[in-house]
Amino acid sequence: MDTWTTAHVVKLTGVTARTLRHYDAIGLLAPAGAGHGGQRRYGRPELLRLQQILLLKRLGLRLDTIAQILEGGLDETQALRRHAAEIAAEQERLARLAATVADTIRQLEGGTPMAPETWFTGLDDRHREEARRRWGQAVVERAWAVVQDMTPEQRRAIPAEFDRVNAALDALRTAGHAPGDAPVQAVVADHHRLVARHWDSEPGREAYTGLAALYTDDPRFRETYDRVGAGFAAYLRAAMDAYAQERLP
Amino acid sequence: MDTWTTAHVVKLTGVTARTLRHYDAIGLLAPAGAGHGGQRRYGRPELLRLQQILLLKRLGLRLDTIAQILEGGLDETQALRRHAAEIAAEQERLARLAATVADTIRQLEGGTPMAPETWFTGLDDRHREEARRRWGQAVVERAWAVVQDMTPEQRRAIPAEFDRVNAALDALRTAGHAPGDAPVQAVVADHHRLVARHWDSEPGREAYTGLAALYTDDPRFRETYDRVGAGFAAYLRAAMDAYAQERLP
DNA sequence: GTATCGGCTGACGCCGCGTCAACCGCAAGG
DNA sequence: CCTTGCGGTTGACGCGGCGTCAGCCGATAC
Repeated sequence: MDTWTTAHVVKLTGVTARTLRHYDAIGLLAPAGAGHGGQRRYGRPELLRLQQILLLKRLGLRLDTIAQILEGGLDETQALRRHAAEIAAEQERLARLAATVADTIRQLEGGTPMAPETWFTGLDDRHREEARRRWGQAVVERAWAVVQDMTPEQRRAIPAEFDRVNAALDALRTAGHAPGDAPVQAVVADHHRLVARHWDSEPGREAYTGLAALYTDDPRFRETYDRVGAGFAAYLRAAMDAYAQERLP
Repeated sequence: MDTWTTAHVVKLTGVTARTLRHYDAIGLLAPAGAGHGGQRRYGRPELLRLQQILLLKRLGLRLDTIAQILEGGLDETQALRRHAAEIAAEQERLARLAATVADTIRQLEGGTPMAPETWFTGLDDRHREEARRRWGQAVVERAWAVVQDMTPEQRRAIPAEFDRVNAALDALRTAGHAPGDAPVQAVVADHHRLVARHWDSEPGREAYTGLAALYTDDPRFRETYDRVGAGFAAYLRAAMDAYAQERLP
């Protein structure tokens, strides 16, 4: 015989019987014919087609794309080139993601405070869409461009800038200044500008108070900011609230 | 009020209403209560929880993992570290995949012949399982190790080795030798050893004849092998068939 | 006869929602 | 008063590539 049953094909190629039936169901690989009792029988052309299917599948192509290629409706080289581009894009995405995850781990372990601008650091295309609705279109577009243009040195400088502002505020606090006092508010203005620069837009009153709330209510933020000094998170929040109410639209 | 409707939360956070309902349905984030007409109402704790959810989601964590973390049943740092490891593994996989795809494109463009040992080159963990059933356990394990240990120089040398064998066989063919002649069979023995080395196991009769069939029946293989000389693919196949019948178990 | 093997055909499940469809409550405008 | 429209609700299907049942059939071995 030059036909084979499902079990034989399974041993020859390593695919499961379920997969063969699936390929039949979606029209990717039909058996040559049916034997007794509706049993599938595969001939040599089917085996060869299966080999090519498996080859392309190992390269990560989707089954419908493979079908198009095998039907001749799609140029194989062209499809592979496009696929390679997709892989490259995915690699970039993963690289950024890995960096962001690593950053987060460092911050959790008690490194530098988790400043809100890191929310932008790992933004990829998909989340740009999300963030765009969240903070507004222009904000994200420009923040994205800003982060893209930053050198690693500049990125590493971010926590330091916040550290300076935080230290100044804490100094005023220990000196007895209330959150609403003019010198404090002046430093908060710096803070606001700093956030604005990294968000690359002016946080409005709502956004800024929301951020302030996060500082005290989110345990992660509160912990890192309270490390500046006991009660600093609450102080910072009060100062930001006051600033938002008086200065922001 | 310190509660917000769905629409408000949508504007604040950028998630869709559908997503909020989904999170409710899977028990990840329930609204604080229901207002008039069953409308969802979210309070400040829910918003904060949502912020944390979105933060972790941006890092690529699965929703059930996020739920476990927020319930306190899973250590966040630990989960992130494991996640980072998964990302790294996926990056490796993609890197190998990209290399394999690039190889395939080169071969399609008429580069060096597509030798069967390249079937192993891009093997990752998932496909090792597939290949293990296909060619047997030990075969794959050792082939894998072999490819891992190869330097890029060695890898680039693979096509050259096959080229030498092919050239020798073609020389015998143009000299008038039949595929079953002893000198031809001697060179085929080299070919078999070469394949065996790259598969890191002796191809049996069935496997070797299957490979031979591929050389003539798969247009891609036939084309590249016929480039050695017109009709060479058929000649090589006949010689391999004869070898398999006489020498292989 | 019956137990077993090998095959078959549905159908559900995975994951994270997008996208209908069908319905309800409330306010503004005719 | 009715209509229209907005903003919300609850299902349910779909996506990709099968794994994994459940339930049935035909041929073979004991």
